[in-house]
Amino acid sequence: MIRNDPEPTLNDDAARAGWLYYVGGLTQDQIATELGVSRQRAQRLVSRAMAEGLIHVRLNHRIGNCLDLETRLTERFDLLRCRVAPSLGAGGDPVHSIAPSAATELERFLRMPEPQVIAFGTGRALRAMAELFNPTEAGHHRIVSLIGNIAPDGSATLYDVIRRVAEKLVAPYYPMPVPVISDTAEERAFYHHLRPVQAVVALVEQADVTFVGVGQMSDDAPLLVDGFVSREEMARFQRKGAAGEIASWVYDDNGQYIKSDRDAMVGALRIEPGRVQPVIGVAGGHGKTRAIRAALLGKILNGLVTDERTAAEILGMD
Amino acid sequence: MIRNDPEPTLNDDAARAGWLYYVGGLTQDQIATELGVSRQRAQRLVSRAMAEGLIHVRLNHRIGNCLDLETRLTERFDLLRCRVAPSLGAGGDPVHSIAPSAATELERFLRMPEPQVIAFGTGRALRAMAELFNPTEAGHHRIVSLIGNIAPDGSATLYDVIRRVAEKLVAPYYPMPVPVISDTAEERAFYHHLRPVQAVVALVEQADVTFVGVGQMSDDAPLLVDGFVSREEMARFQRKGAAGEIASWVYDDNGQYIKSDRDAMVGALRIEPGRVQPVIGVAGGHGKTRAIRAALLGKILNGLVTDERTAAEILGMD
DNA sequence: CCATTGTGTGAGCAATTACTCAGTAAGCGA
DNA sequence: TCGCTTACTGAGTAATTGCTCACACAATGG
Repeated sequence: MIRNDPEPTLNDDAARAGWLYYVGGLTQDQIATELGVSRQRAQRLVSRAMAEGLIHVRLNHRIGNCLDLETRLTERFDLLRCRVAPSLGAGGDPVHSIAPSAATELERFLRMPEPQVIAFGTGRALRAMAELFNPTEAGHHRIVSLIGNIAPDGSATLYDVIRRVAEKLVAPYYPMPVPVISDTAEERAFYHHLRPVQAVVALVEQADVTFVGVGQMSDDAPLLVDGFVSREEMARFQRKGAAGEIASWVYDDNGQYIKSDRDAMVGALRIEPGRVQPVIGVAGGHGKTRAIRAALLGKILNGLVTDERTAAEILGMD
Repeated sequence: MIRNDPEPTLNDDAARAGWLYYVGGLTQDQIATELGVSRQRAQRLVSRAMAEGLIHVRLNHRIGNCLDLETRLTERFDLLRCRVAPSLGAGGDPVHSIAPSAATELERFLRMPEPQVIAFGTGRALRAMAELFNPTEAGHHRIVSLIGNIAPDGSATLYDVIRRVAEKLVAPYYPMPVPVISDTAEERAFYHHLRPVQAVVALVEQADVTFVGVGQMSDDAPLLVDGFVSREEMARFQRKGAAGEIASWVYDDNGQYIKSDRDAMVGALRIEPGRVQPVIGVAGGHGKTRAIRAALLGKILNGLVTDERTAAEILGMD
């Protein structure tokens, strides 16, 4: 993606203003002088830089408490990777605090010189991570999706985590060209016998690292909200003790997958427990603690990026 | 390493406060409440987080790299002004990317309410800048040339950077009415004793800012192409280690001017190293990195407008 | 062609932040 | 224990920032 904007303006100025403000420590008045604009405009540029996500803020200090929680989570659940981000204030959305840490975690893998196959599930936190991470030259990796990219209405743009990541990296990416959820078992079987689909499946199975979101199975479940399960199915799952869901595969409080008629229609690939490569859950928030803990117990996940409060709650459930 | 600090460290609090402030967007009052400290303390924690480098701010934008290069060039060569423009695509002429930034830089000085004396050398990038800059009401400044405006064929229109600038500004301008290069030392001396010439020389010496191009001394040197040095002279310069040329004065890799019989014939004024007023080089391109770097090292220039790629090459030469 | 909508701008003001200062407690050597 | 230094604190205040408003200008549509 080579940009040839003849005019060196727009977000460029915003980025420059933001840089001068946050990195250079100039006052907005000074920036205004520097860029030759009014103070108000400088203010707007700075705030735009923030709003557009041009400015990234990262914490370069492991807060003792978070470090402690990481250690305890790692030991308790035998994790390969664990990141606990400080929570924001009481009303703060945990996604905001988790996403930068998740981005840092992703960058760890992107920096590796050996080509990696990186698989992604879906979810709000994952999406935010995709926006935030800092793209390095990483065209040698391959980006692959766990999730079908054909939404019930036929569109393919609903879950564009991998597209966003691949776009920023200029790396090859492999969406899963199947319906998120098929209408019949035959339809799913048909898709999964297609050669290109099988190629993607093979890639996912050899993925060097997998990033997934974790969904709760309460009445505000993402699966329900997005219309991928009906209210009746949801109730049935809940009666069977559903605790959470990863890539739309539902499991109970011990992290054992729950069998269902729906299994034969699900387009997403199921992550089998006990993988040796990292499978990193990116999720947090009060409603998700049960789902996350169950996935950790069942070894569906062997890595976690979450926030302080959620981490504490997970550990507090023992 | 198990940490047993029951008390959060000072820096822990600072990191947390900084996190809440920059990532969470809380106000310092809210942070104070959150952490249970006074507002003033919250403020101190936030500022400490910055001072200690606990918080990292990065720019997620093309020009982030440029700003970074600007900082590094400024520190490395102790510059007063530095502008690094984003390079255009692979095949792009660096002049196209440099000229707009140079124009912006020029405008900075034109905007000053106090009358400025602005001196110009010559060069392609400078010429492009003259076309691009946005003329403001700036008739109070004076525009003066470093370079003789009498070409070998007697015409006076060859180097019209200053005419173009002055015309757009409706400002008084002072060309240097001497030959670019005289045939004999006597001829040059004659011209330079004329009162009007001395007036221009005096103006140049008090110039508040000087914009110059930078010429390489390889076989495609502008000096050679334009016929201001012969092929033999060029070869002699090259044997003496010529790295570049500014206003047709040739210097070596340390930015020390190289003595030559030609000195007594050169009509242009020589910029002496270590001027306190800004002397801004406007140049870029692979062939010019050596020339630019040498001029920076020798303090002939204390300002630079260049493009991303050239900036990186200059820094990469250390 | 004119009205309308919406995007952007500068001014003014309220909220927020940074700084200075004087007071106080803690550490430390005599 | 006293006196000294050092570091930290809160209060007050100056500086900076963010927000709202009214207006200007350009694009859109009748």
